[in-house]
Amino acid sequence: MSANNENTVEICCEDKVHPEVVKAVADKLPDDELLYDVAELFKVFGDSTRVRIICALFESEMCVCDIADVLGMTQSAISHQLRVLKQARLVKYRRDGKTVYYSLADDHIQTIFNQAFEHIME
Amino acid sequence: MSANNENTVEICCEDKVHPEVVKAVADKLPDDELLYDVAELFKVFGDSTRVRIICALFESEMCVCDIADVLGMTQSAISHQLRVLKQARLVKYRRDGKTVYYSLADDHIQTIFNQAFEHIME
DNA sequence: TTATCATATGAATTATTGTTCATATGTATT
DNA sequence: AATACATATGAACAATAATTCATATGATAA
Repeated sequence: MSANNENTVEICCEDKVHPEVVKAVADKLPDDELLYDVAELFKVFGDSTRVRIICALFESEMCVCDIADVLGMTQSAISHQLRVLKQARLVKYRRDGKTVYYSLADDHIQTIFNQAFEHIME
Repeated sequence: MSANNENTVEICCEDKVHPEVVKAVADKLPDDELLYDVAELFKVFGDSTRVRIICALFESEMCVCDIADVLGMTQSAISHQLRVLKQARLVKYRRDGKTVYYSLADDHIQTIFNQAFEHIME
């Protein structure tokens, strides 16, 4: 329907508005793969159930059942979310008889969360 | 269909497995509202387009058009995402004629991202 | 081995969200 | 006023993901 779409690219201006800036930034931008991984990590943090699980684990290692109890959610829901955290290597676990105890995998998590808290409360 | 669901609660065990742990953690856990806000913040970081926008802005303030050019995406897509970042108070902007320049709102963002990079690359 | 408990998981459902397309708004230029 | 350009936005569509339900697995105790 549009009158002319010969060499009309979807992207804004052909004559870039600030070609120097565009070039400089494009050069310095980290690899897409790394940026994708960063987004994936934050995506895991971007759910309130998982945030609450992580914050609970700041206090103590816990079994699935106890986490479900603290959060007032079903065992199934917690187990599904723990799988997500496990796949992201954010939690580790140990088995003791029937019970499985989860804990946080490393300390960056606490640092990242502390910064997030500061950002929100400032 | 289930034989007995009289006082069978959805949540795992009535006799909590570790009542002391449950109580201690429940007491220390921050307010749900705060944890919800944290999740919301991370949700904003949890998209690779927004991550790329933010990382581009680490280098320099940029107009919408240039960001679209650097990321190889449409002006509309970028504009929608900038709105999300704006609503989360993660970016600020200034208008100069027809052009709107965006930049990062504060330094916590860089700190949080640096920690995320470290976590991924360790 | 059978029964029971803690946890894990597949399928289905519902809700959320990123991008596109079309178009509106706002600013400058003629 | 009319045109052109940069940006913003509403609606629609497609994809992703969180929870529930039912059931499977794995471990212990009787």
